[in-house]
Amino acid sequence: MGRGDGTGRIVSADDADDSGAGILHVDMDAFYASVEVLDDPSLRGQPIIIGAPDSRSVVSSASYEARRFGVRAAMPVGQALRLCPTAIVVEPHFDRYLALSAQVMEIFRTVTPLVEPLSIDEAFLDVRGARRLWGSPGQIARMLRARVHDETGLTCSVGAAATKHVAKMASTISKPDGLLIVAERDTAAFLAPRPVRALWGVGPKAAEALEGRGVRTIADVLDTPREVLDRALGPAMGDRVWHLARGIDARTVETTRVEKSVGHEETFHSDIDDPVVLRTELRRLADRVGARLREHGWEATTIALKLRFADFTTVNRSQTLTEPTAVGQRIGESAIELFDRIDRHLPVRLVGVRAERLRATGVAAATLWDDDEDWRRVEGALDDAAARFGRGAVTRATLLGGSRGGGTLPSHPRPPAGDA
DNA sequence: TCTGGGGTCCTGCCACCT
DNA sequence: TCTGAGGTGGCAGGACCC
Repeated sequence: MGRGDGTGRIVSADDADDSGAGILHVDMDAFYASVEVLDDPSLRGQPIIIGAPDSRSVVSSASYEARRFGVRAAMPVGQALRLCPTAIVVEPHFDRYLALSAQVMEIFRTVTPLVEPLSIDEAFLDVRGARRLWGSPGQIARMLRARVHDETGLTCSVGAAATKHVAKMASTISKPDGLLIVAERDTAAFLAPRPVRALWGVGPKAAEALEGRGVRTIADVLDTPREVLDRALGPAMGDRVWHLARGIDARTVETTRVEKSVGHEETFHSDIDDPVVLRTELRRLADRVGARLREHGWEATTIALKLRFADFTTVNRSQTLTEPTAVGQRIGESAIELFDRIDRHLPVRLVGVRAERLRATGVAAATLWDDDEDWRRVEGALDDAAARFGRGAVTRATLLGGSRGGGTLPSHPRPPAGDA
């Protein structure tokens, strides 16, 4: 299976048994921070915090040098700097991270088409069908780590196992810059001593509920009657934990992902009381949400509003529209209706607008302005849509004002679940 | 210490329909 | 006409993940 190398991580020996370990989880090491070091070598070896130098921002990522001081992602930047006063705060460069992420994912796809990007810096790969071409899972994992390093200059950690859940746990334990292989037959022994918190979906609350019943490790879960798990966690989570603790995880590597909602939210630099300002902000967020819907060729049936007050209490309100929409103005009206119904006892810290229950429009959408060039682009988009979906599918164009800077004409709208 | 932003999923409650 | 059971959908809140 694996052994410690003195750094706290556990990695596999070169001759480790990799039988049945055909699912890989690849996780880039301190991705944002590593990209910044790549682009500015003078940062190498320094404690780095990626985040806005703003009193209300939090840490997006931190170099391992900063983590040694206790700096963690999602920690307020101010707190991080108290823990590590010498840390260098670097503002994030998301476009650059996205570009490198795409490059890494492409490397994965040269090995297997079964790649499931999980986030910008990690992915699952199913390499069970790649043995004849590239070798055993262990050999493939080593090759991938070498290629990612050679072609991007970045390091990654890889977990190899029979299931996604165990592969992910293995990559976490092997970090940084490690490889841990858990052969199928070693799964139970690998899982047993780990804390319940290591199970996917078990966060602080669920861990507390389990530990309150004396369930501290995965081995303890095995000894716990199913009804006790259900009572502690609810039936859905109880079921999941019961299965994961036994190494049972039927999830396959999915190459397509279906978005269920899109939204934007923003925390103000200082709390805002003025309803006029808040409504303006809601309209702005609604326009951004509408633009994203149109970019993908989607409409939303439900609009949700999120408000967080100065005392951090948060309320969510949503309403279902009579007609699905991708129009920023309509989304904004709905958000403002919801906003006006809320009893606002305190200044507002954050507002958010989210579009839910998405469906495909079946037509390439465009943002229109009132000049000829844009009309030509829209006509081109409609012709394009008709060619793809058939003339009958082109029922309408989404005509919108404002939001100059949008206007992209997506070439392949990807429909959300159940629609096409 | 003082908590971002983008999401998914689950649960409980309520209204409505059959 | 009234009542109850069961299914379903809308809504609110919360936990969790990266």
